[in-house]
Amino acid sequence: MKLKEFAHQLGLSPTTVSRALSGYPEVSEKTRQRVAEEAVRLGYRPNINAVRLVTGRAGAIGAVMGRKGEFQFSEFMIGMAERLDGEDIDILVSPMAEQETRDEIQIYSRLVTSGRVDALIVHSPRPEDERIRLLHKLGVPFLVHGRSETEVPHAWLDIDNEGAIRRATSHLLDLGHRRIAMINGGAGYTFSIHRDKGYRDALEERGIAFDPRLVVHGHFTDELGFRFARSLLEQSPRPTAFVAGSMMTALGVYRAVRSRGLVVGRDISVIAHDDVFPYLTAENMVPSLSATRSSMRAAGARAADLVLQLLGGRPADEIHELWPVELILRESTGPAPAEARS
Amino acid sequence: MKLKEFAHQLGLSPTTVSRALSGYPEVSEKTRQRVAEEAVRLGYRPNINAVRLVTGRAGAIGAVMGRKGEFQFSEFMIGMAERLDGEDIDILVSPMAEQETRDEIQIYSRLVTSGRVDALIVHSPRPEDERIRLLHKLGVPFLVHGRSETEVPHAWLDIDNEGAIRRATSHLLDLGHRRIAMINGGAGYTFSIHRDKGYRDALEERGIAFDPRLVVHGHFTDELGFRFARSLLEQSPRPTAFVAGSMMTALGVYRAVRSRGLVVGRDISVIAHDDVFPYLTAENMVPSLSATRSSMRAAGARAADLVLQLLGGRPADEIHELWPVELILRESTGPAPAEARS
DNA sequence: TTGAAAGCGTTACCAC
DNA sequence: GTGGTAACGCTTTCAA
Repeated sequence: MKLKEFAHQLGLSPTTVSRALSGYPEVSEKTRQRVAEEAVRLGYRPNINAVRLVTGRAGAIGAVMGRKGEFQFSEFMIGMAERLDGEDIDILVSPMAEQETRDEIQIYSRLVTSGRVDALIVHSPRPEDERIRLLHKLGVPFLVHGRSETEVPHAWLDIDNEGAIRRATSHLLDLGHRRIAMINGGAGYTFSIHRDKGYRDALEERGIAFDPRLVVHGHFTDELGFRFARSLLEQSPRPTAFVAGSMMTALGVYRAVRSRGLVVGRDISVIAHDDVFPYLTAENMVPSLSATRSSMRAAGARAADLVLQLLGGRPADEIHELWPVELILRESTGPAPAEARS
Repeated sequence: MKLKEFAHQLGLSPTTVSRALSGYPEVSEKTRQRVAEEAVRLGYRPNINAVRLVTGRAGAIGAVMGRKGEFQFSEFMIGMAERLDGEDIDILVSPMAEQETRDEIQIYSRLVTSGRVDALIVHSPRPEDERIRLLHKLGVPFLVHGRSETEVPHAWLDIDNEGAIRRATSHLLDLGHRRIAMINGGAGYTFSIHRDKGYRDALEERGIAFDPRLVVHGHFTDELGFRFARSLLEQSPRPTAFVAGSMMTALGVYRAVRSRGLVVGRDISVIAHDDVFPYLTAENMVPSLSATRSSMRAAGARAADLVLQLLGGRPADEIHELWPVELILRESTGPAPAEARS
């Protein structure tokens, strides 16, 4: 059913009906009421593409999913959905296929210049990020989830990775650990750099020398967690504690520790970063996992909220939000074994 | 840049440019060539919403994400993206927020009647599924990922859950296990029902009585895997083997087994269903996990392919695809302990 | 092979 | 408070 036909059935003009449905103030309350009821009864809904054409709005926020299919992504999206529910704004997901023909920049460029999205969310930025530069140039509103040093003004939302890892590392140092390994995220991402910094600063505060052999970078998978941890545990003297970049990494670390006949929480302490997943919880691991925690879902909800503000005209360089991260101590952390103390 | 302006710069009419870009046969090869080059050079891209309005196509496939944010969902989406890459079709994700105001049916209804999507994918169907009935009634193409007995004709793609679990259970029976517990998915979903059937059939083949206390249903989380397994292990005689519905469930089961001082693969055998995740692999678990395996990503790619066929006019009731499932034996399965054999 | 013009279904600007 | 009407940017007959 089209507007014209629907309006005709009501004995009103398309104009009035359109206004009634869009909640314009000038239409009388009784008319609005009637139009709303009849729309439901007759099943009329505006054609979204006509609306988009005439208003110039795409009615969608774009999110480009990483090539690796990060498991955090869906949590973030659910968060966005919670906030977007009832806003009549869709989430357009452009996952980059693993063997993509187009490169990342092209995907962003196409999304924007063809008018598919009103705004974009940029994940896992780097200090110098071409995507940010591009989106700024294109003049489309966007929010960076994470931080970047790219010189153009941009809105961002990030968690305090540096502070989180600093505290985690400090805590391990408090417990007497001196050789603390860190399995960080992929090299080059700002969040990895921040975590590296948090780690090094904690060491420095105690005057402990930084040993580059103790820090490794890679994707957040159980496989890498396992392999890195195995190999780190072969060092002599071996590390007595691990800082793991993700829950999946922690799973791998737990396995590696066990496979060496060691016990997590006694021989080896572990702290991981937990994005809070409904299907995998730090609390339930055995032993329960000490973690720096920040809800990815909450970040998604807030990100959607901030994008809405951006769309509402709030200046991008006014939106800079840094979230503190909780440190939750559980059973996986304990005093360093006496023989390892310095 | 708009078509009119772009065409003007080329000294051509909008008509010709449009045809050249859309690959119509009547335009001369040299003109097409030139238009294509200039489009890239000047950065012209058709406004997608105008195209959509005039063609009546939405240029998007909808996928409604489950309320729980299932971790399988992103893998499926990446698969879709792989197939859709270069097709100029977007994936529109409507995650249902946890405390949703609208119900599921309304989400589907809105997606379709407002013209946001050309086709939809329905996940986790039930034998009687109102969504399927609705989409059929609305006349929109859709593909069911999973199976349903809903009487309207519909395209579907599913894996052989029943056969997979039958084989898994049979294998455990071959190993001498007699008390085999199954931690299945949520009750009511067709895939859970099929898995239940595969399990019961395997028992029946050997003339072993079905004990309802050994089968439980719930979401695929490590927490439920752990809690169910803990509680099942308290039975006397206790089960000597587990069939776990997902990798996350298996993680919980492993923990529960260990927490009882038992050893997976020796005291307790475990087989899980593995959707193949890049970040969590059955092979790397300790002990490595025997699994029924089917790639969720491949399913997503094929699903996108089938939807494209649907959009191309292939009749829905011609599209019924049932995928076999591999059974991969690793270290988590072994002979039943002698004292437990009957 | 190319071009002019009529829509596609809505919103929003002006009148009334 | 309500109703005409001109866009929105493109595709697609119909003519040339």
